[in-house]
Amino acid sequence: MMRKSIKGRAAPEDLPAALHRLETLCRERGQRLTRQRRAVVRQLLAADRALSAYELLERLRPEDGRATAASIYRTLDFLMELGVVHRLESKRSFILCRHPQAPHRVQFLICRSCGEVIEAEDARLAAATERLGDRLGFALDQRIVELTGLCGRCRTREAGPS
Amino acid sequence: MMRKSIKGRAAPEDLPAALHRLETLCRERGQRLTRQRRAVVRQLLAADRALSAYELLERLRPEDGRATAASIYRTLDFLMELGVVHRLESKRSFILCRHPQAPHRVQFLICRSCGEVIEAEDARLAAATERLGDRLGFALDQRIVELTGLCGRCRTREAGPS
DNA sequence: GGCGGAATTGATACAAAGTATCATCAGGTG
DNA sequence: CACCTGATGATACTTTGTATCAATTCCGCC
Repeated sequence: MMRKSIKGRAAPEDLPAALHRLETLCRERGQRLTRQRRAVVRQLLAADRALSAYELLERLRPEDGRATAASIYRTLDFLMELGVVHRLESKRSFILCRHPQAPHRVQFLICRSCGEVIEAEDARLAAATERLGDRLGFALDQRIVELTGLCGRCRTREAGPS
Repeated sequence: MMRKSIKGRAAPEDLPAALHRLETLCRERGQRLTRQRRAVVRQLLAADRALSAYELLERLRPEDGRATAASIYRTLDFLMELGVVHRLESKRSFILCRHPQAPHRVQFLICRSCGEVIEAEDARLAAATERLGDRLGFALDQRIVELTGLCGRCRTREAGPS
């Protein structure tokens, strides 16, 4: 039992769960659930890493030879609006949200060696960003926190060669 | 006396100070101080806002008709390495560093209405990012914090029209 | 002040990322 | 199952960023 999630952090949703969430959100907001929206979620889940819009496009080609960059970007915009997809600004790429449950203030940790992306939800860090916004009189509507470095595994691997 | 810096936040350096800093840093590191490097610093200071690489290129044209995108990007990379220029990932643009004194963990607040960019240096927020990195086993080498919203002035302006 | 040579820039071409426009198609309501 | 609005397709284009190699320039040294 429980073969996934070896890593100790949030287990990825499986495909039915992800699609069901998408469907629910679309209904709630009276938005259409289209073939392409489902396909993008499916591919991002299958990739299990951040993909650029054009990488995503390539992966959609086998099942939908007529997809174009323009529509991929529209679909990604839509999914980001729903909160189902996040954009990694520093990598110009997109990743499936790992905290499906609620609205959230997330932070990303990105390993520059293996490319792993961890989506964190650190309350203290989130609170600190809000305070800073307040202090400087800003009404924030977007908080980008992307921390890049070496993940634990890559760190030991890079240190370790004899 | 003291006519600049009406805004109550860090006064921008003047041009001689900025160029002098650039010169010092180049000497210290045995790097060349070139015409283009000076010109980029001068234009970013004059703009007093974030510029895209191509905006910068246009502004360099009058004084250097042969500058190209490639060399602008190389120069910007160099200046970022020195810590003299920062890149705003979420705006794909570049801005002069406002905290010349030392190595730093900065955060940006960006007004989506007027485009103003404030470079903050909030110790608590910085500490929270470090803790998060530690907690997840990351050796961080880059911290991107970009908070977007409405600045105080734009907020009152947008609220206020009769 | 001029020389030498590595570092920087110039020129060119190209790749990658993202957007605008308008015609066509399809999701979901009745 | 027809309708019609919102989504996608097709196409062309803009913006952003990089690779390569030749020409130039900075700067330590004499």
